[in-house]
Amino acid sequence: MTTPRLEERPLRADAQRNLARILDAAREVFAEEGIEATVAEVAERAGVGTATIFRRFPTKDDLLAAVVEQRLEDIVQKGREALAGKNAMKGLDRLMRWGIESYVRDRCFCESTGTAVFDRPNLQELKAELDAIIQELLARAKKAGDVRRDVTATDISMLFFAVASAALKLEPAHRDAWHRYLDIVLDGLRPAAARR
Amino acid sequence: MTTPRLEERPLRADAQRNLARILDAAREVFAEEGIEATVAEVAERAGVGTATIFRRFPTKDDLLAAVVEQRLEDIVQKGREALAGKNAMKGLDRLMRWGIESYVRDRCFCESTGTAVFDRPNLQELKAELDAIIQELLARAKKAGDVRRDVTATDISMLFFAVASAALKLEPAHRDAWHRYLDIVLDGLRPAAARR
Amino acid sequence: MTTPRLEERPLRADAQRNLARILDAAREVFAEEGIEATVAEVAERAGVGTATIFRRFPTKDDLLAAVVEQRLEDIVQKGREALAGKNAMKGLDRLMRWGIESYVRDRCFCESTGTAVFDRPNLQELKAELDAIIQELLARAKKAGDVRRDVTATDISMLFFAVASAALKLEPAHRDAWHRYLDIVLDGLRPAAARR
Amino acid sequence: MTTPRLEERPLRADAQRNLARILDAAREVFAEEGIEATVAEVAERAGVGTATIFRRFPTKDDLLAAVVEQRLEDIVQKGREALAGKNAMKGLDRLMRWGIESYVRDRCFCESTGTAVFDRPNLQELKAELDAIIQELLARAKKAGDVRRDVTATDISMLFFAVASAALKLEPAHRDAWHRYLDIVLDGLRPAAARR
DNA sequence: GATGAATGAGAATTCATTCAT
DNA sequence: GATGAATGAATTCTCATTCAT
Repeated sequence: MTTPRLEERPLRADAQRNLARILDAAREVFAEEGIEATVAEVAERAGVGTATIFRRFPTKDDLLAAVVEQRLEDIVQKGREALAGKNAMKGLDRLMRWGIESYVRDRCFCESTGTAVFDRPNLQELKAELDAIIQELLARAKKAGDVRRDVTATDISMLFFAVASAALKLEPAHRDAWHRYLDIVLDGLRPAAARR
Repeated sequence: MTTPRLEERPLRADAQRNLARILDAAREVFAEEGIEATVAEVAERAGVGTATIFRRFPTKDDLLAAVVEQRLEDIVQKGREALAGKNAMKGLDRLMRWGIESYVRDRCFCESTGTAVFDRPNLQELKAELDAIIQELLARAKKAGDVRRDVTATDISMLFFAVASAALKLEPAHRDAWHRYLDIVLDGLRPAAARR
Repeated sequence: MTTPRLEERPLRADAQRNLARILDAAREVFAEEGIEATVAEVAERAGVGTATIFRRFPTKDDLLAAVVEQRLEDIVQKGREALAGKNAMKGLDRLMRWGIESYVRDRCFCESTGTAVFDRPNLQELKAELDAIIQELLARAKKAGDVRRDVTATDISMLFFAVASAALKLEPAHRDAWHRYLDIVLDGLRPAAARR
Repeated sequence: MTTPRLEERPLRADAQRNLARILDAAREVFAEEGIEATVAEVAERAGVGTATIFRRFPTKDDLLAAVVEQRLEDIVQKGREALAGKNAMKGLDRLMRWGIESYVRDRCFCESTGTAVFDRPNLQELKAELDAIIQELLARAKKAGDVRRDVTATDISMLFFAVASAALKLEPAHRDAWHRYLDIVLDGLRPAAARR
């Protein structure tokens, strides 16, 4: 006897496929054009009518939120993996790099920060979990003497955001130059004694 | 009957005044509402008709470009002043702080980066001049031993942009927290020997 | 192989049950929300898919007509009962009050009057039967000296409609004030000699 | 030195003409099709683009309100004239007939009652003035012994609405039959002694 | 020259109805 | 037979830009 995993009955196979196509298309379109992209563009890329999208996502913001949520979930997942590792500083480093990477590949992720979309409970929850993860990593890194005592989790978020924003502006030709900037920033967080 | 050189014919006094009012209004409106602000809003604040704006600025982007250009000019001007000073590192520091300040106070300045507006020759020229100024300041700072040898002018621009972006997200609760981030970044640019 | 007469083939038991549930749901939903209610709402309340509704009722108007028809049938039934009574005037009185009551409780009944829905043969037939009943009651009431000679069945319908419309506006603060208005109207139909 | 009559400067001649055309078209279209009529229909009838309508009337409801307001103003005007006359009962009679007349000619007037449109201050004010007028006429009519003491202004409104609604349903062929119904109703309001 | 009126080209969203499973 | 997914055709509203005065 198998119990279905979802509260609601699973979607029909074709609907499931369409939903996936819509989400894929949305991810691509929003990534490329930012949150100003139209639902019609997403629909065209997905090969469905706009009404089909509105059936699953009552408003454009709902669609956008779904895309952003997935991005955030991915990062949180990476965060959990970082927590499982031994070296907190290394974990923080990797988490930030991975996050910036996905930030750079997705315009809407950046543009949606600070909009109403981000106020949704789902996203706030994920954000809270990510904050908690950073807090924990930071505490461990401090204990290991890898990070200055006065650095806060908010600082990390902000510096993450800072480097990510700069990375976004870099010409595609120099897309990876941001690693050096993150180096500088992370280096600046170490206790003076631990500077390389 | 000779055709006057259109570009250079001096504007009538009232037209001159209108142009100034339009630019002032545009600066304010775009600063407050970002590039999504409508031309009608600008016209209302300027106390002129929309058509008057379109007479001077054939498209909305032209108007936006004029505003951004002025912001950039201000920064370039600050850069020239920095060049005139003795301490290059100090000049660089001030220039960046001043720039971030104006960035934070003007939504459209940030939002227009990376859009077609920024590709205009005028802006590219100013950008080039700013780059040259930074280059020079950087060279002097290196000579003075205040900056690592491997730091480039692009690095400065990017780090400027990085901290500015973060600063934008901080508003308005922790207005000035970005100064700490810039401290970290600038500190990271010093040669190891010169670290505080 | 003979083709069964489509109209009369008895429905399968489950189909029969579904049909009843659809009609019940439609009655409730249209009563509460008026003719603007969506088919999807009816489907949800009935616990069936929208396609199931469209199988039985090719268009939304068909569904609406079925609901209105039933309301009208109920009134006609009341009319038949009135015919069976001895006092025609009293029967007319009761019939009108009963009709207004159901009018007030069902937004769609009112809203559909005067639309294409009401032109359907089924409804026209019922309307004709109701007219005939009123005609008969009226004739008897006149004979009994309870109604003026010049009053027509159409007058009754119209006055019914008049009071019902006003009653609809009264809701819900002064629910039952319409009884007074009907009193006035009915009193106005009596011969001068018979006035209270 | 002439003072302009309006707060805002008067519209340009062509705009004035267009505004009039829009209002005329709206009056016609809403009268014929009710409040469900689309702005596009009004625009087409007026010979302008829909955007032109939305420039003057930010929402469809604003347009509708303008139409209804004018209808109501006309009635209030008639009410003022009735107040100026000597015979209050006659004035009330005329006012009601005149109101029903315009009601019958305009579907939207009826349909908008009880919607959000009617909650607008402008309309509420007019409604209040009309109520006051009716109150005054009623008081005078009572004093003259033409109306029963227990009749209220609300009763008048409701009975007005009742007959008007019925009138609306009458076939165009019998469009004037409602006068008889109003006769019945008004007769019902007289003291028994004064019945004709 | 200046003005504000007019508009075409969208944008999000809705819903009766058809179709694939 | 039943279902819910898909959609085309509307509908309200917006805004940069052009035009008549």
